[in-house]
Amino acid sequence: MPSRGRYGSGFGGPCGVMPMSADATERSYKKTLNLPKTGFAMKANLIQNEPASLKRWDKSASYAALREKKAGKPTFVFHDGPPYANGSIHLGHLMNKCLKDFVVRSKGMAGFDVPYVPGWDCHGLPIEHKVMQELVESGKAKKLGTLEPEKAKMAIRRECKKYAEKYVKLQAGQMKRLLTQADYDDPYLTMLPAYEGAVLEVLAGLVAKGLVFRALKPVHWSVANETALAEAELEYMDREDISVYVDFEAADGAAVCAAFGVDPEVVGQTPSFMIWTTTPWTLPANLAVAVHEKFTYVLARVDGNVTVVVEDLLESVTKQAGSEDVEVLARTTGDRLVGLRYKHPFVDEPPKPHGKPDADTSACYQIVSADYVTVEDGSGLVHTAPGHGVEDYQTGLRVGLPVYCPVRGDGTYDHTVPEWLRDLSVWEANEKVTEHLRASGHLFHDNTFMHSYPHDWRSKTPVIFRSTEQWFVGVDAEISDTGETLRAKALGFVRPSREQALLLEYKHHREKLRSGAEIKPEDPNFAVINHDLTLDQIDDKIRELEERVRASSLTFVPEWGRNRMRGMLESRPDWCISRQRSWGLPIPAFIYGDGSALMTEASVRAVATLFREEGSDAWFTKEPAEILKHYNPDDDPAAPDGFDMNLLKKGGDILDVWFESGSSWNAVMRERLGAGAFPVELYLEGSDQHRGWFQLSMLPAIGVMGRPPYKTLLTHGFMNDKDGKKLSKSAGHTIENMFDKYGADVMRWWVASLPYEGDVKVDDEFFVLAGESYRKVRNTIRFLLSNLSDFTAGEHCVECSSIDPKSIDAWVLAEFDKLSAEVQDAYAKYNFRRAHAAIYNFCSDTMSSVYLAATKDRLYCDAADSPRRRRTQTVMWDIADGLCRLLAPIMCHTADEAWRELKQVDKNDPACVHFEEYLEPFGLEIDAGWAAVMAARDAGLMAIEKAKADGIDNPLDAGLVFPDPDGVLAGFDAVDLADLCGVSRASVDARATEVAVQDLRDEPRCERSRKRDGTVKERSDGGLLTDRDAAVVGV
RNA sequence: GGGCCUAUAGCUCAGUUGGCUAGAGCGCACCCCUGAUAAGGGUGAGGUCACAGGUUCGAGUCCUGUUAGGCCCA
Repeated sequence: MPSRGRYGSGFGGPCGVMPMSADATERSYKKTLNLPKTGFAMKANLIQNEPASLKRWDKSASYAALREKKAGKPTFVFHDGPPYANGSIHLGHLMNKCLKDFVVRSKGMAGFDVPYVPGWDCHGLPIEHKVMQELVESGKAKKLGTLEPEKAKMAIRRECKKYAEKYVKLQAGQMKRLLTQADYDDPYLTMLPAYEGAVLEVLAGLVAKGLVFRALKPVHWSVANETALAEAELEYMDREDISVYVDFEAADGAAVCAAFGVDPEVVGQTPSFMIWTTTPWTLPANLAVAVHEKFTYVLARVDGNVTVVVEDLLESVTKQAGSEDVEVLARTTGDRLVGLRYKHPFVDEPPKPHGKPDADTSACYQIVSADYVTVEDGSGLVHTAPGHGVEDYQTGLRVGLPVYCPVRGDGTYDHTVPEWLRDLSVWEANEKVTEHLRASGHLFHDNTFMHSYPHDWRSKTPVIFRSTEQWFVGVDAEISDTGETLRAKALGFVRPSREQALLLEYKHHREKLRSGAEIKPEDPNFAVINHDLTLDQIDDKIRELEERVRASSLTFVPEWGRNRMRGMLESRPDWCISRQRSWGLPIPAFIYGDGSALMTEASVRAVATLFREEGSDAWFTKEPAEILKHYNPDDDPAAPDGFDMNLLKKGGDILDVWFESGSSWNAVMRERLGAGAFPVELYLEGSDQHRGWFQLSMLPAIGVMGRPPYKTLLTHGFMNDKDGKKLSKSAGHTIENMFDKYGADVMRWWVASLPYEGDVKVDDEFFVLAGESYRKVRNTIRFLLSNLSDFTAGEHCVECSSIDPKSIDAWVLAEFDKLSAEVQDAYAKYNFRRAHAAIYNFCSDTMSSVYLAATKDRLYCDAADSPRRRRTQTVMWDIADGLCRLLAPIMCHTADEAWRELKQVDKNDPACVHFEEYLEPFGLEIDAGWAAVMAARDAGLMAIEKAKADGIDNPLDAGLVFPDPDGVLAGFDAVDLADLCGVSRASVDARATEVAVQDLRDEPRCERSRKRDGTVKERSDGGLLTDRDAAVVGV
């Protein structure tokens, strides 16, 4: 009778002491096993190995090589939005670039040729500002000040170009290190000559459609240098100014009393509106007074004068002025005041802006509402001069005021002002206006005070707000050849189409039909859908509708992007495309002596041609006649009569950088890939781009081409910290730090797991977790590879069709087919999270805990060449192959590393998983009983767990008897059933109702396979072995 | 202040025109294995679905409001 010591479960001895003999015996059989072996390391070592992959790809699987390999496949055109060439890439770029790469690579795997050109936004203020700072710090700025303006501009531009180039290089390196696939050898840069030319061609197209015009807008203006300044060129310094409180007499005193609900008799005089300003010189240009609709205003008698002030400031105002007698007569809210009229204290008639004798001035001199009115200081009634303030200007646009700016470039008044101010400088005017108001009795109070005021950084002189001519793209202007406006057309593409609604109905209907649910007449879809249609007909209908939806409307991922875009399009003002800067693409406008401008389609195209040849620097280094060398006014029907090249002066504005990036569909996609690349399939950017690149690409494209440049817009959210709060820039999440810690595949794996359609939380810890789940996937693949070390695909493969539909191998192939379909579908819908989860669960569940656990015994213990083992190896080989391909878009390094290991690719062989495509489905019909088998497995595992209470700790000490009333399980291999539960044997019992656990602890255990399968007995070598193991060992 | 969005287990997330006892992974606890070993397997505990109302036979899901957070504007 064998003792428990020899036959018991491994560690049966007291205090875990193991009989040495047993250990030695087992070790002797170990050599006869087919144990796993692989060169695919458990430790990924991504920090070292990813750069090696990059190097190899650069050599043999470069962007160019990929294009060659994919030549002839259908193309999927996806267009990169240009990040700004400034600083290192950060977490936002990380997500954006990874998502884009998932698209590029998954479409490649799906059999598309995916040309993908990365780009950078190179012009613009942030770079110019940074460069200016550096110039100031290095002392070079002073020297610049002594140069002619155009020479100084060129010097600045040269520095800016160097700066942009530096950061393009830096960022490109970081993006490559993220293992993203793109044409990094030939990216698009908005500062390259060909790009600049192509942008101007878009501008020419808009000019041709009558969408570009000039209009007035207030900007910071340096009187000393007679130039517009940008924020970055301002220096704030203390300055003493006059602050005045002025009473504007109401035009209709009775109306004011009515608004306050008081009897005019009680008031006894015409009330005034008290405004406050620190720039009395802008008072000649006053056209309105703004109040806040929600604030409470009082009608007060102050030392005998009746005036209107916001309630919260009455005390401070009267205290400042030293008023002795203050009496509140009535209160009302701001909205009641809106529309009341007043008399300008020293201008009789609303003035007409310079050169606009027909301007509509009917809205002038009344109370308007504005949100920016505060009770911080002043009187709660804001003096509004649309020609001298941005907010005033916007209010003016809203309520229909003209943009009146009576100040000339040299800071003196023109002749539209009252005679006593004409030709006076605005600085002198401050005092003059104050004295005039004092004399006329309109001045309630004045005092001088110090405040921080913007100065021209170069001349150190105070700047003023002055409206100047700016260039606009008219959103509400009619497109000349269709008569529609840009806004209307854009909205047409954004609004959901009727087909879209119908499509949804059909899809729901199809689901109902498929699920066999009853369709009731009260169902909202009942009325819409023809119920005689078969499923096939409905599929056809859905395909047809999808086609129509795609043609008529944009696709938004996620769908809420549509609303967001619509809201922004509905509310956006005309697009001001001019900037008064150096670092950018000049607006190719020429100004005549009378202030009018030349910018026709032909003249713009001519400059575009020149820029293509020489770059936009030519604008600053050449004379107008040279710049227009490709222009022939005789061929230009839009050229003005009596055109004379010699009268032209170059305009000084550059284009808004958004116009440049917004023209990339022309400058990159059409330019490089031809007409077929318009519109492209997809733009993919952060949600801030609904107002930015998405919209500002759409408007020019609609203007020129009649439709948006993309078919689908994919939006992702922003990165927040782990509490959902905005990431602070100082948090140190630089990409460099992260590359030292995690490796790109781990970061990519993490990005793939994100619900990117909303904002995303990020924390160091999440990358650690992603690393752990990465390892799970890696180890699963490693286990597959390690059991294939003695398997040569061509030699040992088993025919797929020979696999028994009841075998566990058939089951797992079918599971893989399901996974593959799921992952491909998820990729196609840009749902990378679903792909991620499906792959992970397949590795962890289907593979690791079910299939691999179950097949371990046959892999290790069967004869190396046994059909059963070779069959399992065949399946494992195929799954490893397929899994690498599914994983390749996300873990592009690891997938390639594993795939090359699987194929035993030579070091110098260019073979690369990224050249490949997804596997075709295996298409095995598996037995319908598998559902019952897996249910039995669950029940079996549960039963084993319960049996632990009886001391059966090791499942191999147990056998299982499954109830099988329908005889379903009986047809399956009992060894498969046992292995699926990790027990020594399994059987079925048609009469049983629940799983029974057999205690096998008293039966002998195989010293080789550790099973107690009932065939174990002492063999010729003295070892206890099962029949199978004895045969393999040959005893 | 306006537009759009988000809120489900300790953590990260699923939850499909409203319908079984709200699911998964990680983590945690207990156990097995020691022939995937800086691995592998089993079982289990964990939720007032942000809050307050409403519609409905029925709400995580639809409506209104509140709170907290994000993006874009003002």
